[in-house]
Amino acid sequence: MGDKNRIYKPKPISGYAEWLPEHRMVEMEWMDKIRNVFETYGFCNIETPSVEELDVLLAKGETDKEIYTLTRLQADEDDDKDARLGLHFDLTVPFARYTAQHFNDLVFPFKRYQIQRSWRGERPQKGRYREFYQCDIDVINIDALPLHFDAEIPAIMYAAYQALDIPPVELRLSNRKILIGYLTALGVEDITTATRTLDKLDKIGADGVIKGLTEEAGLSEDIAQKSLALAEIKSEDTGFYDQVKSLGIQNDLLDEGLDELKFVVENLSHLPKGAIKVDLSIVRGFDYYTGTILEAYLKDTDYGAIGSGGRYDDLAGSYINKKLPGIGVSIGLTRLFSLLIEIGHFKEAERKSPADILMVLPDEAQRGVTLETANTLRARGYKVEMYHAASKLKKQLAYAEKKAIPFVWFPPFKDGKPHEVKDMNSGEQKNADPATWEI
RNA sequence: GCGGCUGUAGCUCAGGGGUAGAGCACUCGGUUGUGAUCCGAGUUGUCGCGGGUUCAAACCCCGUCAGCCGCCCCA
Repeated sequence: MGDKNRIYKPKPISGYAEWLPEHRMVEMEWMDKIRNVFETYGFCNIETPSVEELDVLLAKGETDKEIYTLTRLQADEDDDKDARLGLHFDLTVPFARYTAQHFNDLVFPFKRYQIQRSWRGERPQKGRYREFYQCDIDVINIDALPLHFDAEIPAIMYAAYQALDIPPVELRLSNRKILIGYLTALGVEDITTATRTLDKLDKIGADGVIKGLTEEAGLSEDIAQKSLALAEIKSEDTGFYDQVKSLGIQNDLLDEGLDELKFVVENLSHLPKGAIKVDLSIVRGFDYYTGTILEAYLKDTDYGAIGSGGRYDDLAGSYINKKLPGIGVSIGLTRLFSLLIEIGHFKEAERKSPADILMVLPDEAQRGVTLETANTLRARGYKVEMYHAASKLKKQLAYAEKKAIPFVWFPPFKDGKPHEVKDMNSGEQKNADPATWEI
């Protein structure tokens, strides 16, 4: 690298994606649309630092979470300050810390959204990165958070997906109290392993689950079958309620979860048919969830979740001596976006420039008029790119074509002649006045 | 972090121990003010990177990096 005559051939860094301009343009549009939906519901934005103290990140006892730590290259032996910092792995934990820290200055229920990158040191794969954008929306309240939010937040999430031009999305809902209460009633001891196994139902099938429950979670064949029976319950409405009841297991936590989930489903009935599905096998996501949980999927694909979230009753309680229950979801923007690039979803309307108009430079002598024309159009709100040299028109048009700029503007070739504008899609060209022309 | 598969021109890929190919793309031209079609001409690679074996390596071996798949974990 120090050798001037040698080039250092750039190569991708595993798990760190970057897009071409045409894709980045769409990504930014998406962020705007999602932001707009969030604000429509009155949520405000905050941005927190990329780093948090490791004590904050690890407060919920999540062992390592593949957290990246931050150190100086030339850190002194006794300089352990930076070593205590780590890049955040999600936006919910920083949000909880923020809420606790600024407790006295915030209005509750505190509703906020954050669109930032997160980092996880996992093995990259399709749709899975080490650095990725999340669009996170949460609400936290003091002491108690009304259950209505458990319906509002998923509704907002769904609206955000709907604002994007993407294939149909399905929200899968459950409540952690159901599975935990049920397994407790069955006398299951290693609930973590059992729920982890049940969560894989979609992936490994009923046989795989039974095998995992008996071999790894240590359940008897009978208990394993009963556990599976619950996890297999799915419904598009409140039908799950009676199905669970008919299994004949009595447990207070279970009942609480059932009532909550029923309430949530009822309060989401305004969503389009097929938008939500109760799926009692889902449990995953981070450990801090305590009630409602949900995952978003692209329908008819086998891609992983493109968003998820849930209710957490005592996350912020790790940072302040108060009870601050919250609920929130996160849209996995980078994952969703990269999957759609992969399937060629953006092929059509791609532009490689935000410009609406390419301003032709017919002749060096016309540069003044050309510039003036461009500025007139810009003042009227159009995005105008100037062609940089008085090259052959063939070249200038080919440039517009390559960047998919929809209009090409021809200033007068000679004084007194009219302006002309060409629609590159139709090929139609006509006279135009920069002061009045409309797309 | 563990295991597996893959890596040849900008893209999709063929080749397979003796000094690198196709299609598409790209560049230029087909005269005077016009792209996407057509015609003509042309350019393109340290065969991911580093090392080893060999008279000779893109091809064999080792390592490494990257992508993908599975696990783990999760957006």
